[in-house]
Amino acid sequence: MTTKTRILETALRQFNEIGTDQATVRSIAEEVGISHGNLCYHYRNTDALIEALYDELIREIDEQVFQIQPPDIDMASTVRSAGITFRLLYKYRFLMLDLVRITRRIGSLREKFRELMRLRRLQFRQGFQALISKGLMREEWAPGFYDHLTTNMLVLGDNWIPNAEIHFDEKGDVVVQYYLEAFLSLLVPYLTEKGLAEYRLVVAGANVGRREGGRG
Amino acid sequence: MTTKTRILETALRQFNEIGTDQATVRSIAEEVGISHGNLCYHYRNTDALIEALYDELIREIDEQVFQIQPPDIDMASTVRSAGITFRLLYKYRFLMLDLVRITRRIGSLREKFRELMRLRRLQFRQGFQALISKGLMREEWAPGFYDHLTTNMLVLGDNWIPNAEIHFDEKGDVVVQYYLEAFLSLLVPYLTEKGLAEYRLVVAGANVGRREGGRG
DNA sequence: ATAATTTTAGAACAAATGTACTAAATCTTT
DNA sequence: AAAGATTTAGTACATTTGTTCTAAAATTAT
Repeated sequence: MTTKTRILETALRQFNEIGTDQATVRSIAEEVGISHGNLCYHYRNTDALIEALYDELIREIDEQVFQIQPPDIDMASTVRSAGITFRLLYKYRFLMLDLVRITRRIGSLREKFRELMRLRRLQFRQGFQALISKGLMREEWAPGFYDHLTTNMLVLGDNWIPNAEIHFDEKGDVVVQYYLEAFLSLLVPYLTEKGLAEYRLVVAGANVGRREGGRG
Repeated sequence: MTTKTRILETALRQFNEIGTDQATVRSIAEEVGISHGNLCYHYRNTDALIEALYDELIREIDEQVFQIQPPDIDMASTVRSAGITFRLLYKYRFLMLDLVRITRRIGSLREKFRELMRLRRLQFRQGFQALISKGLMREEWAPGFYDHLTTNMLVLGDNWIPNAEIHFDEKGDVVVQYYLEAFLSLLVPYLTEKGLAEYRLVVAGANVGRREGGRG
């Protein structure tokens, strides 16, 4: 395995575990087993490492998620996309744990993130439209309502990780699953009966979302 | 005004504006117009300042929000509490912007935050119960569903600020209002007709939440 | 094989920062 | 007014970290 790759892997681990402030070119170099001078030859500083890892994340998301386009969207693909994204974000969780500081320091990353956010907002919109046109999701109750929903889903999608870091002791898949379920439950009130049926089939451990009781 | 107060005020401003990493005992002392030696006499280091400001936040929340107990809970008090909390969090937003790093570094604060989270979760539960018993909110569709709702509201309640910081250019009340509305909209699907009517009265600019269209 | 290029280790430097210390100044109390 | 306590300014030190530089080693190309 190339030195560059080993550096990136170790940097990712250290960033995730001790944060971008505690991980230094020296600490990473030490773990890789090279001199920090050498590390700086490959990556000028920690910011360069962060940018490289961010690009990796985007590449992986592009590869695995952004392929799915409106015609293919159904409940299963929606749930699957969310799951993949959640797991990828978790893999690169240091980015989410430190987003404010990182985007404050690295202006170019801030712009990239904002661009990504705009893109994802659009995709949510299109996704909702697709689900609606397939009779899986209900028409918008009132103008702007699905914008709120989108905002909430975007905020949650970006920020469940910091929350988990602070308030959870567990790590890994348990955590991802916990927040993923909560996240998906946001959709439930807006699904049609048909959508809900599909949703129940798709979401594992699905005692989530039975709705027979309710209605005023 | 006492030196200690002036220090706290300036620290709050600098933390909010440039972050807890860029603000140093020296930069704060300089703005206050005292020597950094003097500042360290009052507050040993920036961590001490952070803790003091956190205690302030908790004091203000206790004072303004935690007074309201279940018997008094209705739609108006719920919306009001949310608004007050959102504005207080925004006042001390550096805490939310840097929560992970802060709680990683200051163990005692981490415990305090987790305790606060547990308390708030309980309060949400009780609030929901109160709203249900008053016929404003519907019974839980399925067991665990309102837990998801609580999780989502807690995550959003803590993390809209980092989101705003990164993706918004505006500052202040505009931002608070934007996220507050989105946050409150989470409740809407679970309100009874009566609850929805009260909600519409209470929430300003309320074209939010009209529901006549929907249902399957 | 030899030259050129890339990679590596290690030293050195500068800047920033928390922390401690000293002595002067100011305020309280008696 | 005098003694004691508190507050303040300024200095000094140790540590950390990013960054640069040099020269050696390893690799690649010719």
